[in-house]
Amino acid sequence: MDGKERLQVRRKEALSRVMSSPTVRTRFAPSPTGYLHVGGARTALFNWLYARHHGGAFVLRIEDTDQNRNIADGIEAILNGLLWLGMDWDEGPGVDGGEVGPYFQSQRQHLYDKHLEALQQKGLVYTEDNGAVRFRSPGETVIVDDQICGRVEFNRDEPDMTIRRPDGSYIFHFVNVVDDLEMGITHVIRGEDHLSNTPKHIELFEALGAAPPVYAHIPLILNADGSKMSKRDQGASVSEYAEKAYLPQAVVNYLALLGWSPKDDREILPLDEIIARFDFPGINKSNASFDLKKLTWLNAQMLMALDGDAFWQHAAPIVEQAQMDIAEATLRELLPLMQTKVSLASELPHKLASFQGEHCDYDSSALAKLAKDAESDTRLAALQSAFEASESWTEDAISAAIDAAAETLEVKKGKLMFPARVAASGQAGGPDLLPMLRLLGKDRVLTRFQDARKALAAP
RNA sequence: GUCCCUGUAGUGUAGUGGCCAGCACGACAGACUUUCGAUCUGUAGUCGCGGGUUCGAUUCCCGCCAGGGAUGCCA
Repeated sequence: MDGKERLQVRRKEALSRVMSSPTVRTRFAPSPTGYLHVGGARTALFNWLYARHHGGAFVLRIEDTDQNRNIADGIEAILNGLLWLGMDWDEGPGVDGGEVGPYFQSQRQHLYDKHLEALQQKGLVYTEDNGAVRFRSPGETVIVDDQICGRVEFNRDEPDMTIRRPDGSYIFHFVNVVDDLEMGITHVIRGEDHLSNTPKHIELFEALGAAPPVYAHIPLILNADGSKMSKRDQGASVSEYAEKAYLPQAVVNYLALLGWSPKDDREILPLDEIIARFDFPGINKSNASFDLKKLTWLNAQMLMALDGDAFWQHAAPIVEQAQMDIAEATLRELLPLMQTKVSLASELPHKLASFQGEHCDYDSSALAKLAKDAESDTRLAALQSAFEASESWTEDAISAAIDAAAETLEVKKGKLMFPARVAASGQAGGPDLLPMLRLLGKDRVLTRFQDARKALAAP
């Protein structure tokens, strides 16, 4: 089956899903706090995946009712985060149309007023002396039939919840329910921290004369030490991953695997396959710790899987931004050599530093390794004269020169490779030796050999 | 305090009333007569604890413990 056929089969599958569940509507409803949190991104992703899997709609709604918490440009950071990860929304900010807008809570006051009035007429709310409005809880046991947590019973003996403040602004529970109702949200997929709020929401839906949506509460993401991941924590913001040049597809893949499993042993999955396989039964119930090392490994895998062009397009701008003194022609040869040597493209400027300038800095531990071997200077001297004697500077010529030096010294050429690398680049690691030496050029290599021998001679 | 959710190696997960509990990351060790966080091979490490039910439990039930969440005129 070729790509085109597979695409057609997928389209067919998607279509049949649409037919079986024509009305799936999910939403992501962030507050504009100024950045997209990885937990929020994961919640958004699960909603997006569920909608895409079922051929439904993914709605983006901005919960900006609490003016104190909103910071300037907070919305943009969230939208950028979602877009960077590749999540598009069918309705919401920046999208034309949508039958159930506006998509900012700050613009939906009239709807909240309308539903409050309905509750007042039914006598389901009461106003306190100071003007706050409370919802009269029926006080009956509420059953949440959660798609992930199962059937959960709640006894309702808490105080009646406030739904409107004395200043006329509305409380989260109320606006959230009114919006989900008005927007025709069919599936609410959100963090498990909301499970205990759900009976309140169900009561409100019923009071408003509507059937509640299907609920699916997903496990939370914790820090490596098991504590709840919050704003201050390293790696909590999606923008950090963009800045460090993680591939968005790596982040999405990793996030999808946090709490969801395709149930086979595969871990690196293309997005369309994640969409095809994503569903509630694959989601587990226990909280998960965020493992940066595994994400980085995933990124390295995907970096290696990129074809040459894609890798260049990803990596070249990063090197360019570092304003390195490396000719483009050299870079064109160099970058492909580095594709399997880095986990993140953002490591490249540092890794390529030794390709700049006549001289280079010597990594102290690499140098120390050379210094430990009494033969190092002899070997470097032999290499030096072999290189000097070499008329051309092709990889074959360089290889022949190394062979010659090895023969003179009566050692295996392997003994010469590491000293040559350190002397020429100052580093213990890097691209393959022969192309590295070739790209550095004969003169520069010889200069650095002298530098290295001097450094070794120094106490 | 009360209520709710969860508990498979350090981490993410698979799985079953009964073959050596599978995979991946990480760690460690070797190999690749060149480096390497790449690749290959190998090693160590797990069913939270205690009771039951059962011929037999990681799997079912109860208790405990631990972690997380909710109990706001935050979202």
